[in-house]
Amino acid sequence: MKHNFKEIEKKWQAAWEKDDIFKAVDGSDKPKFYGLVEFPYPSGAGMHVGHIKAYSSVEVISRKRRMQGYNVLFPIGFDAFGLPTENYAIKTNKHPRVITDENIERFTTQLKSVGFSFDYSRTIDTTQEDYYKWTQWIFLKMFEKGLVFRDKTLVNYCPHCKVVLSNEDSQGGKCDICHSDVIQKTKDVWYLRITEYADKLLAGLDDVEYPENIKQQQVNWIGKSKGAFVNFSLEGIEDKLEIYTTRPDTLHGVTFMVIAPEHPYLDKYADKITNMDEILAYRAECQKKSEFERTQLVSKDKTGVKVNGFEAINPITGKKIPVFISDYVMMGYGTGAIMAVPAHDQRDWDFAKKFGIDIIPVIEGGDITKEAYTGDGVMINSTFLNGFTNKKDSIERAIEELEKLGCGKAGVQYKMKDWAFNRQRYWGEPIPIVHCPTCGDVAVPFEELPLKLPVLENFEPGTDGESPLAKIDSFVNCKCPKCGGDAKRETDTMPQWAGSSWYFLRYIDPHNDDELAAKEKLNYWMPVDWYNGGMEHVTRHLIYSRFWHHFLYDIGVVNTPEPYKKRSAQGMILGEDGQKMSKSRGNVIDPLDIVDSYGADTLRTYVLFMGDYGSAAPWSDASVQGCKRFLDRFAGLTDMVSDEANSESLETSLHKTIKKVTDDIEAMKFNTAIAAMMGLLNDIVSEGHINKDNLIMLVKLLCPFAPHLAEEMYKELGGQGYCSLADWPAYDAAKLVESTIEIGVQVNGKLKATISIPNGCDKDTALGLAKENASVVKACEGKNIVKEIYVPNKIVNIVVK
RNA sequence: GCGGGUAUGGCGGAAUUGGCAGACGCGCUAGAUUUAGGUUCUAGUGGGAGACCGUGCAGGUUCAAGUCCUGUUACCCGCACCA
Repeated sequence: MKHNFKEIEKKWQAAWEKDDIFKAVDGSDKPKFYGLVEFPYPSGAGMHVGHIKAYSSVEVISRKRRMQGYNVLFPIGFDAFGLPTENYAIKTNKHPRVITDENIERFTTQLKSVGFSFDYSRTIDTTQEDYYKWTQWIFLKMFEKGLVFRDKTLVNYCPHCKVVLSNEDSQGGKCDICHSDVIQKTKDVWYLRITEYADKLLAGLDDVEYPENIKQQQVNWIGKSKGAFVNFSLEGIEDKLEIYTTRPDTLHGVTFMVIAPEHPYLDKYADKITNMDEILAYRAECQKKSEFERTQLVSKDKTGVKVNGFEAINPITGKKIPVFISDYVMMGYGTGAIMAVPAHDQRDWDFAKKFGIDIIPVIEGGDITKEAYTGDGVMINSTFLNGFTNKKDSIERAIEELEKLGCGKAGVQYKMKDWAFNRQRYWGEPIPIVHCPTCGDVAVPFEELPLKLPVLENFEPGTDGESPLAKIDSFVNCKCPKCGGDAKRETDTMPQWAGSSWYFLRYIDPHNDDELAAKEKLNYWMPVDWYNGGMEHVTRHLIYSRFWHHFLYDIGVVNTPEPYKKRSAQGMILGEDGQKMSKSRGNVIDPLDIVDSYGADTLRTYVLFMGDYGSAAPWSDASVQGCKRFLDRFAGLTDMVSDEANSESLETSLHKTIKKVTDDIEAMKFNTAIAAMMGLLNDIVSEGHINKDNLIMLVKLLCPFAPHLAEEMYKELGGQGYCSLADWPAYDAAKLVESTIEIGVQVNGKLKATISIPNGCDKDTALGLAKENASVVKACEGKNIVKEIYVPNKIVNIVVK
């Protein structure tokens, strides 16, 4: 029997909404569960099947938790500031506010048509004044605590979007939004000192349940390295040249120094340098190369220029060594200067070979005439370090010596950089800072928040990458909150990632005008119990939001340092051709088409059945039909209700399925949970009948996956209230095993037969039964039994010779 | 280069962690129903006539290996001249 999904899906969605059954209750006696999914960017394209898969996991878990008696918070909202909307506004000359509202409305309708059990009364939109007021508030709190600073720096700049990008947004030298080549540009940049939280972000990973690969990616991103800072004297110059190294124990092998082309000493001591023209020419050449070329074309072919005019002095050996500039040393990491040990670092080795510099080994091993030796070994040519074999010991000893000489100390470095936090764009949160000629950068007072985004006619960025807000005199000109004098407002806005760095806190108390959320509500709901999202956010949103939450913890706003107890990630849905879905490939599946032709229940079931949840899997229309067939057949079970007793094997199968579905949902093994229900359905159909109470249990099991059909069947079977709120079925452990079971019989490890044995029988009984089997007898014929193995309820193995 | 991962039928994928490989679904084959197509239902479906052979490849441990160990190949993801 087919079920009329079009009719029942609409009917139950309306009923759920009318009775508000998914509303979370602040502070109830029940245990709480906070399930979170990454809120969507409401693009004009509408929902993607990827959204459905991303939400379906926590949806199933949240629905199960409700049925298990939890007070569940499962909210949704919209991360609506951002460039796509702004670019679309420029193109169509429609205001981003209007576009955003339209898109949010469309998304909401779409979400509801899939039957997600969100608490829509808590829906938030990051572009609403009452929301971004608190985004600005957190920014000002950070400003107050010294975590915000401004600097003129070389930044990643996208000439197409006319906007400054963070390192995270310009990975691979390409703009994350439009994929143009990113160039380096000097800009005034607002930074958030995320590096201050690097250690806390690392340590916090020990207290959360994230998949190992996510943790590892964050660890790599933070990129903590331990080493030492060493000061090298420069001949004839008072300043020391400070370098960072992870191997201070190789100091005896230093034969030259390399500093970044942008190193400030080059300008500071230009008068001492005799080949300044050559140096400036090299620097100009480097700036022409994009970051992409500088890193991607990992040049085996090192370039550089020797600095004529000063030499460095090795603090340990007192030897004079030349200083070079080269673009393989970057200003952005460490001190922008290195000590080069060509014998034990491949980059230094390449450079030394090219420039004919000495290569002095200080660790025994390898063949340094062919390549650098980076392995371990006995220290040589190193005076007080000679004979050390352990890297850790020799490093420790070297640092001790440097400290004694007063020219070095232990230190750490991070790959992670501070977060470039301003964008020269309109559709973002205005940065609430006033530039006063006498007081400097002054915070907008908290009571004046929100600092509203003025309504503009024209959103085009300014010519020199200036924010569109800079053109609005009424916005720019203001009084200094401190001294009352004439001042100008900051006209840059916050990056896309600002609003999403704390949104999960606002769900807890979305309409609060006095606080970002009330303390007792935060204490009740936080932390998020289960957060699902994409792998692409591991080094951005996930790090940023952890950083903000740690900060809010430090200032006493929230009660835990880590926001998310558990994190999971869905695998991508590929097109039917196995390629990534894209408009240009023409392999995009619109989830609404699937809802329309197969129903929301089928779509929900399919995205979870298609394979391992965390792995990428190609879409298959034929398999969607398979899920539809399953639900149709399942619907037909109401015709098989009878008072006849279940057979023992069906009874076992039923209880095993309840256990499996219950356990598999927790382990995010949705595909096998669904497979188990399919298997049970097959068993029932073979049996030909099922009693009503058992069927009700099954309907409940199906409910998190296909809630509309479940509600319909539940009602038809006389269930009280909503199936979505009914008790989760319990299995009877005694019924999980049959009285007789089938096991395999092997002879010399090869399967010869399958026999039935009484459950839990002893070795003699099992072997006796095994030896009665004709195939087993034949396999053992004329041979001596050497050994007999019986693993209870698993296998018999007879070893013969 | 560094870090993480994957490899199982024609396809998507299972396998209680060392115990009957291929659950479940798709596809396919045959039959039934249908005026026909589709739907639906029933049976079959790793390879091989067979003894047997089969989890990327080569070894090893074990009564027993997809699972453990050693080596190796291919692909995917993330980072990358990070000192």
